[in-house]
Amino acid sequence: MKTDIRQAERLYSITEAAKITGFTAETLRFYEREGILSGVLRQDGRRRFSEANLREIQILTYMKKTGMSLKEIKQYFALFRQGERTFAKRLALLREHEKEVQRQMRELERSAAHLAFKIWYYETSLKEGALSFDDREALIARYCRETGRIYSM
Amino acid sequence: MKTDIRQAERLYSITEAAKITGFTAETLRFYEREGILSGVLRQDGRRRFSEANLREIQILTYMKKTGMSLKEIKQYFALFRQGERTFAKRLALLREHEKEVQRQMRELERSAAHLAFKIWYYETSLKEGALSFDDREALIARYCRETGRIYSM
DNA sequence: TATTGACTTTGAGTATACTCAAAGTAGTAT
DNA sequence: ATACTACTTTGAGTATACTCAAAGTCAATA
Repeated sequence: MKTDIRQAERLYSITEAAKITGFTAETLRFYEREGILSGVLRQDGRRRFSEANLREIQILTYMKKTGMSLKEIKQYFALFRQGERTFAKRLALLREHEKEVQRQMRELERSAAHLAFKIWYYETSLKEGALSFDDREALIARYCRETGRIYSM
Repeated sequence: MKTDIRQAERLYSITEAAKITGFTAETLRFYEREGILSGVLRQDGRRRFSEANLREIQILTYMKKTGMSLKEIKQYFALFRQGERTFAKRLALLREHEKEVQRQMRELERSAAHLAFKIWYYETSLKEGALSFDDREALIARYCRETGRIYSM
């Protein structure tokens, strides 16, 4: 039988956890209150965040960045805590969310293209005097020619 | 002197405008109330949206999609209505926002990569039984090898 | 022992972006 | 004339995600 030689895991105060994760202490308390984070230890009534807690918070930031709501994140974490038997469910949830992220990226690209055209329009107008929008097609054609970009609308 | 042969511009009811723009009538009213949209005509107290109004709303949707707040969009539209002398200001605002969109895209790509790794992890675990996270480096190396993707964390 | 500082809880408040309900009006169709 | 439809306004309500203030607790340092 192997001897358990693991070090006692380092624990972090809420202020430390806040510093590490980039959330405020208030926000971390809020997340715990809402049941999104759970299993945070207490010592003298004070929260002690484990490495595992911090990893969970790290995952939360990734989820958030892709536009996942706290409600969905909470669901995911709940599945996580239910152990291996929820693997398939978690996978389904992630796949669903991946689609959503891809949709977001397409939208963002479309908007960025629109923005780039607008900026070119303003730049060129400042150089040459206001360009007419009367022949929008021609304007777009010129934009594509001059910038080598593809754009249609 | 040229005769003005322009057709009287077609006007649209709020319901039509809603259908065309994809917003609800309530939302369009809200935007007008907030001073984001302005210059909407009235006939018998009813809103009549011009083509120009609809174009403005279209622009609003693009702005929104890139995560611009209604407050910022309102500012941009206000500059717009002040005429050509605000060209430079509008350009500055758009450039600023373009940076923000690029930042968003980088974030989204990072999150998507994270998500893709997670999904691969779950898929592979379902096939082979739970993969250990003990040697995270090796796991990531395997992921990159098998998918041909680049990933680091 | 007293003070300091880092925490705690409870409950309320804020910002953003809508969303809805209720009561009223104006023009059209039967 | 009456009903119907498509609007109108006012004011309140909702969801999300925090954010803050006030009063209290606990352990360590001066």
